[in-house]
Amino acid sequence: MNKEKPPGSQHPGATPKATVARLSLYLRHLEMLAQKGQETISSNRLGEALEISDAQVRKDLGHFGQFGYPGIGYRIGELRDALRSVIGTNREWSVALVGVGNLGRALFGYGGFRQRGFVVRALFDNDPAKIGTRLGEMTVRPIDRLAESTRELGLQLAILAVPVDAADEAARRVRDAGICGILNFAPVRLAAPKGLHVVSVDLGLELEQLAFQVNRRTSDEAPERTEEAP
Amino acid sequence: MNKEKPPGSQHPGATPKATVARLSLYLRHLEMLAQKGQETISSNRLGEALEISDAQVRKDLGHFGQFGYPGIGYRIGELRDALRSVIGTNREWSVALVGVGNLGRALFGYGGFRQRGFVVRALFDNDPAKIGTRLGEMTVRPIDRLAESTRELGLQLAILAVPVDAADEAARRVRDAGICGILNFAPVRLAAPKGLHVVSVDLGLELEQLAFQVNRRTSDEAPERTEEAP
DNA sequence: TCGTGTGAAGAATTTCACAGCA
DNA sequence: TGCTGTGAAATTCTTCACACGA
Repeated sequence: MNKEKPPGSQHPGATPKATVARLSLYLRHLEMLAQKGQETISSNRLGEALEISDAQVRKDLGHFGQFGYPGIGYRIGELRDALRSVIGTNREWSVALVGVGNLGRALFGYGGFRQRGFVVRALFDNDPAKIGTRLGEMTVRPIDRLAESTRELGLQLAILAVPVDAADEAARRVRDAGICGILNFAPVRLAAPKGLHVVSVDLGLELEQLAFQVNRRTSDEAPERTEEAP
Repeated sequence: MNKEKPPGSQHPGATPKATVARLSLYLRHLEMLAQKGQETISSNRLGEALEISDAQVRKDLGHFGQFGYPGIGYRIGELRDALRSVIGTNREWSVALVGVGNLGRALFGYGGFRQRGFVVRALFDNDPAKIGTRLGEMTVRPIDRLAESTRELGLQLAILAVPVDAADEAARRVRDAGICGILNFAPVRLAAPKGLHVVSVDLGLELEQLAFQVNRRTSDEAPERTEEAP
């Protein structure tokens, strides 16, 4: 009763999930190299910097075209532009920030979004005490205005920084407003309505993953016997 | 020249990386159920809530013992305690927050850490303008005091919220201070010194992943042909 | 009957290894 | 010679399917 897809390989030609997850890593490193003025890089050295094998790098990039020059490697500017275009950061994205509590305000001030082409164009909250307050150049709007503002401003994505209990309701409103992508910071798996793409970031969960790694020297180097003491 | 491990299966008995990544998801949901007072849950329904197959749930949990009761399912409190113990959140962790800029301050105020047993016990920065300022009950310390404070307070993990250019240097100091786990918010792959466990969170990167998903209805439903023009 | 634990089968992903181009 | 693109092999991860316990 838990079945999703008819068992069978995904349609051939589709990009593996694992590849997609690495795409942004490649792009991030290429942007850095481009800024330093470097012109070309081989799959081997690109992989080295990211702890990915050279073959993996070539295969990943191969899904989107042939960017490499035998004997040379990849031209950095060219590959960067190609990846931007594949990922979608060759244009600007208009983002709604929903929830202006502690975390929301920090995300608003975080430079890393704008730098990659994500521009927060409106702030929303449902707390009357926050509605109408200013944050930088912007005024916090009531969440009931979400749909209206989405049309006005052409909002395309939403950053959800609301308390966990409010998350599902907020996600529904976002979807109803016509936005089809959510970056969710609430520590729940959203009951994502159809047609809504969701990427979740649970900060506490990441810290847990770290704690786990530190607890046991799992996975890492050192095939030293890791028998726990009896 | 890029070889890491002698090809060969990992030592048997090791926990698959993929399983580890799901452990915190299980725990998160169990904590929620426990709070609601529910007593037991089957692998099927636990999986349903997290979009994981029932067999996967059973296999994942099976790596750490036999927690299930045939015909019943899992006792929530019991399984929760077991997972806490496996992950390490059955005890408190003392955390250093390095970098009290915009993001750092928000992370300090974020409740999701403490709730899972991670207590920020000291704040550090290298900006003279910030050193000595107060944040809540705490005073920002110069980063040169990191080692000293680590001994005094028994710091075990560090949250790194410094600018990208400062990240590697800061990571080195954290390692030298005797801390062996970093939650890194700078958008670089840290040149992690040996013995240092790193989990990275790149917020811009997550938003990119979302943009990519929205751009193409990749992976999701709709096996519509996505052939690019030749 | 419901639901776990688990070997075996099946998919997905990664690595190998090598032809071929500059 | 240096390095890409890519089938084939190896490995890792997921699902199937069923014996068995409550």
